[in-house]
Amino acid sequence: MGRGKIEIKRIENNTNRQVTFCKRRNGLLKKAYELSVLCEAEIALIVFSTRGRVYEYSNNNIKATIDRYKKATAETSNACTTQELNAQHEMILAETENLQKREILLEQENAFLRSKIAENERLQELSMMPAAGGQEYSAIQQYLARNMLQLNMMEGQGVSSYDPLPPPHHDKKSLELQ
Amino acid sequence: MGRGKIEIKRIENNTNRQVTFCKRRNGLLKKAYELSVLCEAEIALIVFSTRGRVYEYSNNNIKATIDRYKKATAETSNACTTQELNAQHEMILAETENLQKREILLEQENAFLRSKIAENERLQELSMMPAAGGQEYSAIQQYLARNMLQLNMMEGQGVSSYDPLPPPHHDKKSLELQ
DNA sequence: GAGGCTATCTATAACCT
DNA sequence: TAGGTTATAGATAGCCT
Repeated sequence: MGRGKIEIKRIENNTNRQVTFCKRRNGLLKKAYELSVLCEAEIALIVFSTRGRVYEYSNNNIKATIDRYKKATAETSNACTTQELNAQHEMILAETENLQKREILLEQENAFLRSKIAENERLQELSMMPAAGGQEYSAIQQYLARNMLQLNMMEGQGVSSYDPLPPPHHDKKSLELQ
Repeated sequence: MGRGKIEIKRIENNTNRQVTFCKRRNGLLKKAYELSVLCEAEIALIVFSTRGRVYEYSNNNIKATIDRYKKATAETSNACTTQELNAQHEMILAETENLQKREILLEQENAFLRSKIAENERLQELSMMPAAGGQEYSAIQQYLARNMLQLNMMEGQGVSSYDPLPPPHHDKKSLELQ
């Protein structure tokens, strides 16, 4: 609607873009007004220019309309809203998953260590038995040797080393929203 | 812009109003889209019909745009935005802290278990020494006895039991936002 | 840059199916 | 009631000041 048809894509010429923004913004606000009057619609329209100036239209209290909108969308299942907030929430969920995985690994490691200790305790009891000696004692040594071997194998798999997991992202800043 | 000029005032005829609402609403959304593309403007447009249905347009995240608007108008730093999202985000932060605490406890427990095992390994080496016997052997038994005592004490403090920590809230649902 | 002009393009009111 | 058509009102691109 003008002297020539234009493609709907960013206007590269700075001045033209500025002028068109001014004209079309006014047109949009007018249309919003007309719709609200003709059809008794409740409208909230917010426009930011590239330079960050705000323009708005509302036939009602704009914040009240925004609140009404939030209520209305909150009702329609929360999957949608989750999507809208995704960037930050993806990060949080990733962080949480990271922590959860780490917890599971630690627990596994823990359980393994505990089983080692339990086994050792049994050996200790055996070794403290007065009867321990001769063939019995050699059986204990076999047990202990196997014990150590298993432990070393586990360490080789990185389950029981002193730095078994990648460092978690505990950086609180990474969890600050917006 | 039609077969006749119309006055901008509520359309009384119900059907006409409905039809005009549908047409003009689409027109408005299109104009909003075009403005956002042509001029790189950030736009949030919310329209409620008389019957309460919501229509919206945003070239960006609409809630982010609303938040930006609120910041721009209220100028009340970001405490405001955080407040708005608080209930859920508090929960997430609490969950994260919970996981982090749990992780630290698990790591502590782990370190303790590892020290136990290291000590046991030392004992095993001692016990496998051919010289082991007589007074030497009794020293090992003392070591082992002390070992078990310490372990039992730790267990008494709940650090080394088989359920040392409260169950974490792994429920994914509890992390869904809004 | 802001405002005005006008040829031209778009949106849409009234009508039709 | 929804969707398509068309004459016409309205919006605006390119210019000019």
